[in-house]
Amino acid sequence: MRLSATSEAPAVVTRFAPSPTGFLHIGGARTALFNWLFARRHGGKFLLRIEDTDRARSTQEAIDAILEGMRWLGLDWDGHEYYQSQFWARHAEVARELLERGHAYRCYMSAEALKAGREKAQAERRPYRVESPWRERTDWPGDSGYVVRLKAPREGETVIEDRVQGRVVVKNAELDDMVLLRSDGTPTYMLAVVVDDHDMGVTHVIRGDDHLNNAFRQLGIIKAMGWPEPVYAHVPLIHGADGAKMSKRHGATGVMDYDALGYLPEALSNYLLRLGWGHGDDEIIGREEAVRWFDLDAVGRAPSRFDLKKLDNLNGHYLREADDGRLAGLAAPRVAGLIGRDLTSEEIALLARAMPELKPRARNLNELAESATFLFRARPLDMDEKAGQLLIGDAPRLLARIYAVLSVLDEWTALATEAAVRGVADTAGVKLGLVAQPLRAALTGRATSPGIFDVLVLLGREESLARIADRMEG
RNA sequence: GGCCCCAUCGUCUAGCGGUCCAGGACGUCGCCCUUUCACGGCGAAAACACGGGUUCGAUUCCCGUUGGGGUCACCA
Repeated sequence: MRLSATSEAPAVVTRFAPSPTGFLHIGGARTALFNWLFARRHGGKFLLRIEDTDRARSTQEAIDAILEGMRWLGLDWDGHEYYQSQFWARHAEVARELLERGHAYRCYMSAEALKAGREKAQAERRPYRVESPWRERTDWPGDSGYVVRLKAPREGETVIEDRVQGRVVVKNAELDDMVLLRSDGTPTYMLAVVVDDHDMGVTHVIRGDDHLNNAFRQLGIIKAMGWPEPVYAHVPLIHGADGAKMSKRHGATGVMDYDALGYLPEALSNYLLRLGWGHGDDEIIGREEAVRWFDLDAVGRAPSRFDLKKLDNLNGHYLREADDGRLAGLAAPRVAGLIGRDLTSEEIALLARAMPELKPRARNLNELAESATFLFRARPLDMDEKAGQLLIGDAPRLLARIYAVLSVLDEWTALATEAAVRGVADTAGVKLGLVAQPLRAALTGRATSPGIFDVLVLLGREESLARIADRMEG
C-alpha cells in the first residue's frame, strides 16, 4: 500500500511481453508502439519481457528476430530485457503462498478425467467449467501428479475499467479454476504474467484485445495476493482485408518482412499508429508529435483492417522526405542484388546524387532500386520491350542528330542539353516527345525514367554519348 | 455453442445531442502540369447496418435485431 507521493517508483511503467515463437508480428509491433508511446508520453518506463515460459517453442532465433524488429522500429526499452523463464522459482513461490493461504489447491484430476468432462459438456452443448473434486480437499494423496489451481470465487462478479474497452463485467461463475502450476511444477503463463508484471512494477497493461478474457482470470490471482490492480488497456487486433485476425495468409505479417519489401520504419510506425488511433485530421505524425499526442482514450474499440495501399502512400511520403545519403545506403544493396554486383563508393555517391530524381517516383526502396539500375548497367544496355519499340523507325536517325549536337556542347548541364535536344526537335519539325522518348530508351533501356535531361547529367557526357552511339544510325 | 467486445464512405478515421443534406486521408474516377513515369495542384463519386425507444431535436444516449470479431488448454 503506497500512500505517500514521495515514492521513487515511476507513475507509469508499461511493458511489451512477446513470446519468442516467431518474428515480431505486425500486431505485436503496434502494441509495443502503444506501450512505448504511453511510457514516453508520461515520462515513465517501457520494459521488455520475453515470455519464454514454453521452452519447447521458444528459440534464440525468435528472440533475436523480435529484438531486431524492435530496434528497427526505434522502440528502445528501458534497462535490460527480462526473461520470464528466469523467474520460475518466484512463480512457484507465489503459487505456494496461494496454496498456504487457501487461495489455491492441489488438483489430482487426470488428463483423461478432464478430457471426459470437456467432451461431455460439448455433447450436452453446455459451457464447460472445471469442477474439481479437490477444490475443498486437503487430504492430498501424494507429492506428485497434481497441478495447482486457483480457487476462484464463484459468487459475484469481476469488473475491469478498461482504458480502451470501457467498463467490462464478467460473472465470477463464468470463470473457472485455472492451472497455476503444471504437474511438472512449472508455472503457467497466467501465473507468470501476473507475478512478473507485479514484480516489475508494471502500472499499465496495454496489450491485444485477445487478452481481455484473460484479464479477469489474472485479476483473480492479483486479488488473492492482495496486489494493486494495474490499469488495463486492451487494444483491438489488426485484421486482414477480409476482416479476420491478421495471419500469414494475409501476406506479410512480420515487421522485418516490411523492411524486405522496402518500407521505411518511420512509415510503418506512422501507419501502425494511425491504425486504430487518431488525432483529429492529422495523418503524417512523426515520433515527436506521437509522443506528445498519444492517448489511450483515443484508441478505437473496433478492430481495423490492414491496408497496404495506405502504407504505400505513407511510405512514398517518408521516402520523399528522407535524406538522400541515407536512402542511397539503403538502396545500394538492393541495386546490387538487381545488377548482380556490389556498388563502388563512387557509385553509391552517384546514387545519392540521383536521389532527388529517383525518390519522388518510388513507393518503396525496391522500386527505387529498380529505377536506379540504369545508372549502373553495362553497355550495350538491354532494352525492355517498350524501350525497344521506341528505337524503331526514325529513332536511330534522330539519335544521330542528337549525338551530333550534344557531342559539341561546351557545357554539360540540364539546361544546355535541353536547349540542344529541343533544337533537334524543332529542326525536325516534331514534338519534343518524339525525340525525348527514343533518347530515354537509348540512355536507360526503359520507356520511363526520371527527366531525360537529368539523366543526361547523371550519366555524364562520355557515358551518355556512348549509349546514344550504341543505338543511332551509322 | 457459452462468455466478452465491436458497428460512420471500399479502407483508416473526425464527430463526444442541434455547428452534419456528416469533415479529413488512402484508394477510385476526371481535369491541370508535362519529354515518359511519378510528384504536385484542382475537382467528382462514395458512409452514419436495421428496428424500437429517450428527447423539442439523434450519427451522437438506451434496448433489441442483424452482422463482424475475440476467447473458451497442464499454449502463450
